Amino acid sequence: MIQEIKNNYGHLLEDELLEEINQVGTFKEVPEGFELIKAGSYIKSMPLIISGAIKILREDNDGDELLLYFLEQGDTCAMTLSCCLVNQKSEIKAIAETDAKLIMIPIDKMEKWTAKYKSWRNFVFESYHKRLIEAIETIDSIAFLNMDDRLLKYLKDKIKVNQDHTINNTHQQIAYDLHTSRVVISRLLKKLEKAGKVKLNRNNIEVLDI
Amino acid sequence: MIQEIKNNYGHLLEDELLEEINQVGTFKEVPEGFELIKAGSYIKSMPLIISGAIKILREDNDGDELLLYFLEQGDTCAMTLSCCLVNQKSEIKAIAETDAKLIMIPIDKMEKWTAKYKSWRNFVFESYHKRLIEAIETIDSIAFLNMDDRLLKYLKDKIKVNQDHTINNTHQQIAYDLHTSRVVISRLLKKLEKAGKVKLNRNNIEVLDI
DNA sequence: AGCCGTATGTAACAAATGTTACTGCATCAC
DNA sequence: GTGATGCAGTAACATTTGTTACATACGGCT
Repeated sequence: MIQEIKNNYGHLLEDELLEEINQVGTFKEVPEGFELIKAGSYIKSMPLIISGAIKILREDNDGDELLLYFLEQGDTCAMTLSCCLVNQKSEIKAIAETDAKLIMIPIDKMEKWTAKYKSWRNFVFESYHKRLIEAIETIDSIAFLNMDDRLLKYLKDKIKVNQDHTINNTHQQIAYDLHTSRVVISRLLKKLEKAGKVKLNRNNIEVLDI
Repeated sequence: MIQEIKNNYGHLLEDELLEEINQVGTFKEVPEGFELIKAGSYIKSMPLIISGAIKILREDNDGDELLLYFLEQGDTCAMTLSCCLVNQKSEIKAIAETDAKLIMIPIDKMEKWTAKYKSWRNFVFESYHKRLIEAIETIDSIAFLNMDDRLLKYLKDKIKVNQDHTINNTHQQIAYDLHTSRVVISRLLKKLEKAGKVKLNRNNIEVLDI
């Protein structure tokens, strides 16, 4: 495990801390689609992402969903962090977007490490900052963009985190992420296809030029 | 100043830290409408709010605005925190919602205090947590609610932070905060008036029952 | 009172998004 | 092959929100 930690977090965290992570962390490998966090559940450990991507969703009382953002290699989950610290229920849902490798850190280390390691404090603050920015960018999208631009942005993000220009999703799945209906997504995708930006197949979308 | 600090933060922060705040902080009193942070500007100090309320807005490239949330007594600005730490431009705009009293802390204290004081770390983490939750609640509103419910929520928040059931705003100002048009707000307010929930006057709205 | 600037009311229309319903097509199990 | 199932295409329509245009009302000022 130690080598993977070093590769991903070596430039961020000091050696002594990497060693501690190696000792107390648990390596975890999850398949695409695995539900890492259920909305409303309590969280007992926080993930450091080694590879793959995690998508973070907001879920309302009626079970409606909305994609907030993706986490990638080198990221951690700010919501988990803060839930650990204030011991609250999770407000979000986390699903493995791709097969992913994680290291799970028991939450009781959090307070110790923030006191002891400057690099850990910086890492945690930076994580919060990034998530806050991403949340605000999500607000931007919903508030300021029309659905066609939101869809474009979604496709862009998707090919980035999956590192693949083919998106293996049904229109319905995309509709859930953007909190709209399947018909709307089909309509807009068709428009994009006519504009030569994507090619539509069954269960997948090839992004040609965005 | 020391007394006001103690009254507002005494239960949160340890005495030694309160004393430091007293020494390095600058007391600042701003009138309603004062622009504390311009979008795109760099931030040199962080505010602790003693009294009053601050509204935090997102502003896009075209100058369109959207209310993110209000800060109140005992709060601090998480965006300022994180901008200080990563030395980035502000992504937001802050306006005094009411007359307000603040203590401004030079940013170079941040790193020292997070290392030195456990209570400060907790305060900072809690602030981040609250802001992230509020940002996500804003996302909820925009994504899951129709404009009439968003308006209701807005009026509720407004009477809470102002501690006054009369809202002294024009329809146009409300429209800016919710990123819609004046006509839409007038229309919906009229509907609320017919439902007996508000009473409309020139330049102000009495909230009767929400 | 008469005037002016601003705020509000309202109608009519436009655009974006959501909904329902139905079609055809591919795939899979049998 | 047949039937079942799930996905995508599309039309027709409903609803929500945004836009334009104009009328009216209010408050302060002279």
